[in-house]
Amino acid sequence: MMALVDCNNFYASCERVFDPLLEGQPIVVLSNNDGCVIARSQEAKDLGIKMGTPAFEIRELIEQQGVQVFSSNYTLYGDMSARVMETLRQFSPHVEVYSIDEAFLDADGLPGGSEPDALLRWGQELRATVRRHVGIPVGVGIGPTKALAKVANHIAKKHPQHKKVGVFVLDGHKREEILQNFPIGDVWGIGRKHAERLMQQGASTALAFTQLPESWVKQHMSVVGQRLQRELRGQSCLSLELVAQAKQNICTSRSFPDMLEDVELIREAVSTHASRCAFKLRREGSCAGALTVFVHTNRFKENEPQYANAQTLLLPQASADSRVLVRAALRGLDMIYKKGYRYKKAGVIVSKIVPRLQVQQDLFASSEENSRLMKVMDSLNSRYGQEKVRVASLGYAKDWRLRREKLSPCYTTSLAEVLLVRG
DNA sequence: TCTGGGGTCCTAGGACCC
DNA sequence: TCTGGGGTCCTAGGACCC
Repeated sequence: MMALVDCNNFYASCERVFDPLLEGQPIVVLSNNDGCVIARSQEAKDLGIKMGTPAFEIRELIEQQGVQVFSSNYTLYGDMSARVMETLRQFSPHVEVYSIDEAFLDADGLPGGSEPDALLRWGQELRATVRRHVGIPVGVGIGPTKALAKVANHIAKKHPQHKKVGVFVLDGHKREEILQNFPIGDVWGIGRKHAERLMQQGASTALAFTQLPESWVKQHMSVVGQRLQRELRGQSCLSLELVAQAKQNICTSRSFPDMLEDVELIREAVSTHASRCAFKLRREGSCAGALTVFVHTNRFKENEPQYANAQTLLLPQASADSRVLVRAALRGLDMIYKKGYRYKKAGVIVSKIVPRLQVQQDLFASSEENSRLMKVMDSLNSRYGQEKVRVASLGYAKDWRLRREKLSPCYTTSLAEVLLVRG
């Protein structure tokens, strides 16, 4: 058996942990530059606020209903996530961190046994402990496969009868009955396109999907659909991934709060994105063999001239050195930047990623690599703050940096911002 | 006025090899 | 008119996830 633990309304719940007055209030958390709604408390969902809605479209509703608004604070959410995951490790020796707010746990061989009742108690204990230790409410779904654990989790969070308990165990006997009432569009791995297609085929429930001929599923949904079909039938095809794999691509990109024409500012932004990609590579112990830089104008401004382009450069030798990647990114930018457009977004993607210790040396390249310098830089920055020591071209201009007007403090990661309790 | 930022996997088809 | 058989590698594009 496998358990899926999923934090409820994670970002909104993180904000709530540090301000009890927010209990019972509608909360939304906005994307970078305070653009779109990316998280909502239950109360905000009940007001009909949809995921991805631009903030300006619901300005009135926010005022009328007293919705509490936050800029996203990934430093806070990342740290809270780590605390949740740490707590989960007390409940199972095998934990796969699936996303910032979700984890799969091996629920076999638990001390209490694998009977449905025992699993239910285990789930409740887990849920209460996370709540007590970290302050975050979670839902727990338990089933024979990952896909069925996802179904169970959905029921634990949405079903009126099970919501209060917050834990649902989907054991073999109940499988068909539950899948019969489970809409196909809510199934993990079925997106909008496949949901439409399946409805046309008459498969509007998860159960009906499991009953379609495998050949049809293979033809229209590839082996991915086939695996999902088997998972829902109770045959495990997706195992726990206990060790996070090194990434194959790493991307750092941002929209600008306002549109930008000045190439110097865009160069600062691109330098910063490249340098952050380099940092992410070093943190993983990887190097990148190629780098792509891209820019585009604002696609929502239909009456303005539009331009989008990207340039990929192969590096002579795979690298995670900020200076090397920044230089490559600026060279790429020079190749695609066109004067006269107002740019909205720029980004850098690194690819052809290899482990640091497997980098193919270049016989003819003069090695500019100096990993010791990068190590010193990283340790200084971890002590004194992000980018205190940096490549000069990252600059200091404020114009292109994020707009975050409703940012909460970094309660758990910055001594200066620790919550003050008055006696 | 204002519209996010990351990722993965799979397949088909082209270019190439012997 | 007829035109082999077996591979690999790479990329773009689609679909999905959080």
